[in-house]
Amino acid sequence: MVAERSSDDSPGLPARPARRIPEATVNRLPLYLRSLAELPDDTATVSSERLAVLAGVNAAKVRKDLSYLGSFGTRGVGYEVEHLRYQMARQLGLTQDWPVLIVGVGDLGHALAKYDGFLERGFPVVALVDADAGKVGSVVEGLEVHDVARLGEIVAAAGVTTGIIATPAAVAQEVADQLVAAGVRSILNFAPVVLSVPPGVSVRKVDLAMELQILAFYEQHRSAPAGAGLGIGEEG
Amino acid sequence: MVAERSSDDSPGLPARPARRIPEATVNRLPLYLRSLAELPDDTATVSSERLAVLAGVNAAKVRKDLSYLGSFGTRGVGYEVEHLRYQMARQLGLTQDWPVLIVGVGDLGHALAKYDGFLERGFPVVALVDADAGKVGSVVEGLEVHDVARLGEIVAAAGVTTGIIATPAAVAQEVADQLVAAGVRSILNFAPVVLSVPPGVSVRKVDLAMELQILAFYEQHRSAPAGAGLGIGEEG
DNA sequence: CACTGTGAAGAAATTCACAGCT
DNA sequence: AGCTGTGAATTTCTTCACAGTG
Repeated sequence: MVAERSSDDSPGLPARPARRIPEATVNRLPLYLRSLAELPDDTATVSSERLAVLAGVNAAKVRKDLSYLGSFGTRGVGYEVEHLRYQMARQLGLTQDWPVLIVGVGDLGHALAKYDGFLERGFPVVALVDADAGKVGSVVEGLEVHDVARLGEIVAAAGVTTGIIATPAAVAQEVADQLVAAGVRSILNFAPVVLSVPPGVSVRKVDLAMELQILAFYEQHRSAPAGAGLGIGEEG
Repeated sequence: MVAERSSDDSPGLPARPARRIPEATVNRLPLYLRSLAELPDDTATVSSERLAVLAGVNAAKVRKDLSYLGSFGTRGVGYEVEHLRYQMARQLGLTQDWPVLIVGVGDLGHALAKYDGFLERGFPVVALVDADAGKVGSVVEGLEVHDVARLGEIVAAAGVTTGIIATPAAVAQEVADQLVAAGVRSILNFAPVVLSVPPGVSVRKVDLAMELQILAFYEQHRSAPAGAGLGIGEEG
């Protein structure tokens, strides 16, 4: 993570013996992809140095990271932008859309439902559910809010692959259990609790207050600021 | 994960705070603090093992992390909850409030302004600014929305220490520059761009689509899930 | 006995530095 | 000459394992 350093665990099941991509690298791939989008439209090739500046990281790190995807740079020239974009999108599984379900249509859920960035980057929000009977039946961003009790059937019907939990902390684990039972294997959790899920299910968390607390630490310890010089890299 | 840091070694500060706390540890302190809050009210002491389960990490890591704060556990017993809470809050600078300014009152800014978790954890949102003349003057959550042009005076008047950027990506760097010029040293950035800031200013970022892309990677590579077994740790 | 605190081992991530290709 | 790709060195983080203590 942001910092949060991300996941742990999973020493087993290599299964892709070829080239396992280190977790730290995986966390940065979306950053590189985003950085490519900042290049002028007519840019044909990009050097590791230039990409590094855009991504706010070290050039050697860019080269090492990209080398895990295969060797497709040209020495003396750089990386062909289109090819690089394609390879990264392929690795990240972005050649297809991943339909998203948002659980909890409070203020945050609302904001997330409206966020264009999800669709733009391949994650269409296809369904909303909430436990509040007062919200069920209302329409948000063109989507009807369904009762969370119907979560299972909705996941199946809409082909949901990814669940976003934007509920109060108290019910987040319960919701996670329901998502897992419905077959969802990717969860983005905004509730400030640690979720427990079975092996094979991925969880990433975003805890807003936690981010501020980390900033407060550095604010207080004024001699060793995080991210000095450039924006931080937050582990990607 | 994580934040880059430039060399410090800044002399002049009285008494080196004993041990420098590693960045990975700093990133977990808020997690532990949150975990303590999940204990029953009458809990007097907690073991590293119990805290580890709550935080979703390894017990050795908990002990090592806490040891950087000083040695105040009791062998054979555990850590006194109140003391632990105090020490962590002290290290994180949470014995005081850190007034927050939100820049950009779109859907996300709105949701953030309403989020109770900030105030509860010591980060009162004291001001809102936006560049849209149509929004300036409106009242959100009891706070008037001011023109971003007045950012400097507002930061000074309200004692803002921390800025949250919830603007479109295109203006985020400009906003960051204004925040820095106004004296803000801690920035939480929701815009999907890498911010460049001078040394001494900390930036943390939250990129929602990026999180989904990371999940998509593991979804696609079904054999090496992130955070299998338990929720992932930030971290990062 | 139960649990902390920590050296030491191990693993992962980062960075260096340069050989090798275009 | 310019830039990639990568072994090797370095640093950081994690985990082990156990001595030490209430």
